[in-house]
Amino acid sequence: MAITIRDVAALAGVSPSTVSRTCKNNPSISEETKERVRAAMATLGYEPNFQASNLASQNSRTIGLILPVSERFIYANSFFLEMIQGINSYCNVHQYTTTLITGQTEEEVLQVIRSMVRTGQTDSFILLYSKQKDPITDYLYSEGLLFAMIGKAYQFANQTIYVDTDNILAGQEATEYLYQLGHRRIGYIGYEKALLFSSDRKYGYQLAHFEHGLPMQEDYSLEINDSMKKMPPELSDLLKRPDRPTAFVVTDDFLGVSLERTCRECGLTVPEDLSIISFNNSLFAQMTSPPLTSIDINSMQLGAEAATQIIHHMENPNLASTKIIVPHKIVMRESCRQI
Amino acid sequence: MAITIRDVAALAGVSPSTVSRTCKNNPSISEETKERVRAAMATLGYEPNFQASNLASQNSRTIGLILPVSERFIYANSFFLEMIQGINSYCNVHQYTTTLITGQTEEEVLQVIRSMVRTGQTDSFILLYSKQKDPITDYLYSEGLLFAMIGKAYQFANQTIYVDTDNILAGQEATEYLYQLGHRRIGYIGYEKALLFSSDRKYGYQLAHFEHGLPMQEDYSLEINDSMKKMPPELSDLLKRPDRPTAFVVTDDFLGVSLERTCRECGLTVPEDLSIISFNNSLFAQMTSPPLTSIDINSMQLGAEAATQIIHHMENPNLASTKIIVPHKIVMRESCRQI
DNA sequence: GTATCTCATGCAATCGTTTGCATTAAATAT
DNA sequence: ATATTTAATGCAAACGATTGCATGAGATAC
Repeated sequence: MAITIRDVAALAGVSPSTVSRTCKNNPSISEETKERVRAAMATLGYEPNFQASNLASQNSRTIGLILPVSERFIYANSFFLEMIQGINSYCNVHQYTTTLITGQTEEEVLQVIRSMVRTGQTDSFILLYSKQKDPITDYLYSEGLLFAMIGKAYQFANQTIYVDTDNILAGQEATEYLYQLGHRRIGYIGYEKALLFSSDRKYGYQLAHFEHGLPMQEDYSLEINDSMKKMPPELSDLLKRPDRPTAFVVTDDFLGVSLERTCRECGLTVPEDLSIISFNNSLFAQMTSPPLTSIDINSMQLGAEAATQIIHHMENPNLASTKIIVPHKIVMRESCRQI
Repeated sequence: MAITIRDVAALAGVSPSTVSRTCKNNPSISEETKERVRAAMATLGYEPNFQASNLASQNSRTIGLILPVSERFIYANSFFLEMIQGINSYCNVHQYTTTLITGQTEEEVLQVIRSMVRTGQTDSFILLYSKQKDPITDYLYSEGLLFAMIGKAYQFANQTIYVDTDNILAGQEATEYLYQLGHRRIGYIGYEKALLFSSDRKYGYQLAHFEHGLPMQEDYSLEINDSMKKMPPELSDLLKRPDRPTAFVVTDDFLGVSLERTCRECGLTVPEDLSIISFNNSLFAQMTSPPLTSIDINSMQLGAEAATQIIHHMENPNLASTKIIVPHKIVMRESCRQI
């Protein structure tokens, strides 16, 4: 059996309550006794029992990390693991733990969340994605659970804690970058509108056009959905037109790589015939050829901020819901050229 | 406050102990009362408090998942998330939870593990990698902690629960596949020997050569280490030689993509000038061009088996340590050709 | 009809903390 | 010197389960 608070109390010659208060650094314990207790803790190597402590204080120092239910390929974006790294690095220091919530279906995920709440296993969550009309998000809202979202809140923004990239700005900057290189026919490839990071980036792309008085060609912009394994035929058609775009803004590296491949199949070379700028700056961007210019969204920091926020809110209830924007930056590689 | 065992007991007209025993399906409770209790649980929506239950029964139904400390790129392999999916799918059903252990340094990870054990937060682990001379593995062994390893045990194999791919066989089959296509000069690219999956695959590669009486050229095989950002210059040199390999076995898709890129830089095309077969069948393999023939190692199942094993061992102490081999299969794409 | 044995259930202690309240001693006020 | 406040600590009751042991009611044996 591990050593308990009573062992420490006995060694220090105080009562268990004094030990407990010392751990919490309660001001009503004198500095001398605290020192004595700390010494005892140190010699015994005491750490309070997690379960007992949580039971007595009616909380769980555990944050549930909710991953999206989705096709394989969403997962391939390494930023989930990076965000988790960021979250954990903060939690490790502050004595919180994280528990991963995944499932093959939304129903399974909901099931797990419900059970975790009922059993008191977790009392707050970080949603690692944001998506419109998501039953899981709806559930969190409707139950009034405490959670932070990585991504943009699409409803109740004022009552939601969220950490996000300024995707509109990022989309605008990406487009602006191409514009500065002389491109005037610029296309966009993204995901379904429900994925806010993607629609925001597209909105930024449109803003940039508007700002420069550039006409927007509706058919320059494509939407890929979750179930498509590859680029749709419209893209090849578009690339074969004489008035094809000379550059593309693409909502993630994954699509960037896909686009490069499509180009190759259509006999176009990057960046000579087509420039590409994408987002996330994942390994994909570095590895492919030519390596992609990509906007780094700082996944680790996104995670760390989310952890900071949620812990802050757990420890200070009825704090106003904050919104945090993590800066991004463009990482230039070889997929864009001056025209 | 959530509903407790007493509420259920009151409604069913029994004592709390009876409710508890009903949950555990204890045979000494009659079927009729069990039914009555179950009905009460259902109407109240009762689920036992996780912390209280664990405290009383002196366990934690929590498995710590230990991720490798490593350079970004190891993470990019989506199989970590896939393994986690597999682990969770089993845990979800069996009322276990998983907690993620990550850190920027080995010291941080050790710290977290130590603390989790001391505080009784976790009593078993799944190590999501295997590596020689790993301080974390050593710690788990030395403390006699219960853990399962995904990958091959490099010591105490008989006392270790592990789940692995038969990497030797996989390496052999990959090489054999190229041999059958007519290749006779086959190279190998892998990681440092400490990473057993890589050295096993290489061993399989050597076995295949031996079997066919093919000479092994020492300089056909390259070792990439964790910190290299790209392929070493030796590779380009090798590719320019007249007696260069006509095919490569490459230890993961990541390196496969790198190799494709190097080829392009050297003016070689895949598969016309060089065939490539790699491992893991990650998204990389599908996305790159040409898409890579790759050996799928079934990451989800690896995870699920590991979870099964560790839970089985927790519930049946002093069971012998099992070793599980999960089958792999080759997925043919466009990176290999008949010679 | 009493003794013995099952079977099903309840009692109460326990797991290791936390925390409101009581207690004591010392310090200050009168 | 007594009354009152303050500071530091301990007592004991939670928190919500689990589980060894006792108990009581039937069933079986003699």
